[in-house]
Amino acid sequence: MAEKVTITDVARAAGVSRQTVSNTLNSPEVVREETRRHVLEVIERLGYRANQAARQMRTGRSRLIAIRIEPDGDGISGSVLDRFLHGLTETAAQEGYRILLYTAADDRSEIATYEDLLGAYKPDAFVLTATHHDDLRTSWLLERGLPFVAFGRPWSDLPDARHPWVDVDGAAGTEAATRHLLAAGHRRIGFIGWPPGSGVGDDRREGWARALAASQRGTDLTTSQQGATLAASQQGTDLAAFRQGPDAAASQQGAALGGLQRAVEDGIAAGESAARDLLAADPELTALVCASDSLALGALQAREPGRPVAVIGFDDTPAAKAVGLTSVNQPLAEAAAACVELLARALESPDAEPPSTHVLLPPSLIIRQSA
Amino acid sequence: MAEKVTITDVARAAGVSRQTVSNTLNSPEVVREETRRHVLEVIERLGYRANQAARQMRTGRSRLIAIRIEPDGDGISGSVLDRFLHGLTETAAQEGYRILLYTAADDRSEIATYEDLLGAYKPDAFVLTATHHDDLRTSWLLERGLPFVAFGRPWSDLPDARHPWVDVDGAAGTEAATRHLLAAGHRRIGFIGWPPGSGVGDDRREGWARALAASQRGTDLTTSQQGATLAASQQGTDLAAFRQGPDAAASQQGAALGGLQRAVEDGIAAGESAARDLLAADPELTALVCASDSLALGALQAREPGRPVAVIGFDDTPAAKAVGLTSVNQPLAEAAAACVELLARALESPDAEPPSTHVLLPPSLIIRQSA
DNA sequence: GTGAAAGCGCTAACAA
DNA sequence: TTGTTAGCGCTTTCAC
Repeated sequence: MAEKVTITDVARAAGVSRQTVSNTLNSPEVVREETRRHVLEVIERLGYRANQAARQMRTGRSRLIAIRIEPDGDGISGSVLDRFLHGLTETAAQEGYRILLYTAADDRSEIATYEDLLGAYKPDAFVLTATHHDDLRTSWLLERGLPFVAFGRPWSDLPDARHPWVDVDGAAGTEAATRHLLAAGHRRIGFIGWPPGSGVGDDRREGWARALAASQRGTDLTTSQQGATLAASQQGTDLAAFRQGPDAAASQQGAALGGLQRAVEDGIAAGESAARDLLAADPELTALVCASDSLALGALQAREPGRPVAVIGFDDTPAAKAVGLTSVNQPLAEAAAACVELLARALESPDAEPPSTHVLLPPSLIIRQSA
Repeated sequence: MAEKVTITDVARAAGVSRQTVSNTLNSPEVVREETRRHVLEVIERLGYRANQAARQMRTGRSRLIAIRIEPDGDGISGSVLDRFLHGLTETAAQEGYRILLYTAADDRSEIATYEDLLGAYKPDAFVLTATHHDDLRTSWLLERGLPFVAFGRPWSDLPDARHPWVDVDGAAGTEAATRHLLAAGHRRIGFIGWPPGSGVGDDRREGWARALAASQRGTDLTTSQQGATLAASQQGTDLAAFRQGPDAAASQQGAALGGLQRAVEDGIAAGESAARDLLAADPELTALVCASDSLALGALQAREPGRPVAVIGFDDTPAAKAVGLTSVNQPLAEAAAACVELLARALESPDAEPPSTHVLLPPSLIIRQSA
């Protein structure tokens, strides 16, 4: 049986009223310094903790943040969400929030879970992962004015896709990877990615295309790493502006490089055959940038004796570390912290809400033997 | 703003009193069939969900299960907890429980977190992972009579280490791995594990030693897989009995095989040098069983051209899949389900509690190219 | 089988 | 600055 110390016990022990105890906790500035210290001391001594359920009934705030935990396809990149989750739990705790988990098979069942959760546990906010085009979840939450932040940009320009988000600049990552290869002397660098239409995949392809286009324009190659490290965190970036600019031109150039790329579903086997295909089609190809470590792992296996091929993956998963694969690392702990910060700010002051707040974090290239 | 439908709304809409609605939900047998159906229909139509905070205030039950999420050392086996967590979330939801996350650096700070959580959110139970010798957490929880289940056996015979647990039979896993190698014709099979003292590591070493001892006694090798598949789930096994029996003798035999094994800290680099060491020391060694995929990944890299060495890892992590490493797979979803079941049973009837309930699950060998 | 009353622990208003 | 009052939504007695 857990000892239960109520606010009444503290009040009695401290010789004050229950309100004074409550005020000491919730509005310290309204209590006399001396009284405050005394009450705090008694609270400490008695090991008192405000009952969250009672507090919630009164305030309507649960101090709970809900997030989905997914079964991660082939498991290779599963650790990404795992690391993000750990960071989220840690940062949230510092802000006085706890993380509540749930599972869902698709957008529709996830929305049903929202309804469930909102009716019962009433989490103060949600964190969305794996955002995609025409995400039903964001519009549902937006319609109801429920606080949430997405880890991942809204891959759509629709007005109802405007919401707070935190993301990692994937294009900057593949651009840095490509520049690194260019700096190492590689001239024909291929790309293995996913079929067009997935925001994340298109973004990563763009970084590769951009670096190649820049190299053709004769850009200084010694600044190889800058693509990643210079992409400083930005707040309030307008989404529309974000999606055009010089990238569009780079993308066009990239299309001209069609012969150098393949688009396949994610997976080791797919990566292997795509790499084999690419290597056979272009005898001068000496390096490959991949949209994921799974694909890169496959590409590694496609290499043949006598023909060295540099390979770079994405996500810096444990598997990459295990086989010495150079990979683009996402700052997951920072991303999680940014999510919590955005939420905490929105929850503390629901009034002055800037409708869209974004944080774009730069990834970093982890160089290992493979490139 | 989340629409809030209270029990009063349902009562009014259904033309009954609030109690009848509450009874329909909590004691259906006490309500007339017809009334019950009508009320249920109104609940459905209005989308009513009992407010968990209010319910908790009355009943003292939060329907929350807390578990720690760890940062996972080198990340290779991080996916193990990840998969377990997913299963836990899913099964718990089916039983009407939600998973609450927290982090902690060590036993002591984890206990501090228990106090925090118990004071505020009052989770109904805890799930412990990574149990070890002299686990402070189990005794702390046991002393206070708090419901919990450990994923991992209590690696101690102390009376205060008696509590419900769910675990995977690691010894059966390494035994099956070793038998598989024996069946494939290998005669000198080494083992790379962790320093003695870690329950999990010792257990895995024992399975290897046991299989080797059995082969020396001339046991039929055609039943290779049975070690794992026959170790059916058992309930109520006494821990003391569990830790002796034929294993003790096998362990003795294993000790005689000292030259065939190495004990190092977990990690790829450590696995590689241990394997190199072992292979140099025994020119006839043709196969290696490892206590983890990290070690096995290292062993794989230690192989030299011209000397094929079969390697088997443990945990069937994504990295193993990526490089084609044969590995022992833990039935994580089943383990999670067993944890939830044990807890649910204990929570439904706190009266008739069997003080120690155990579930030992058999792992399975996933055969790939490496062996 | 159904309805009325009480109270879980807390905090927002108001009164002193 | 401190104390008093009321009530969040629910379930558990206890009458009816």
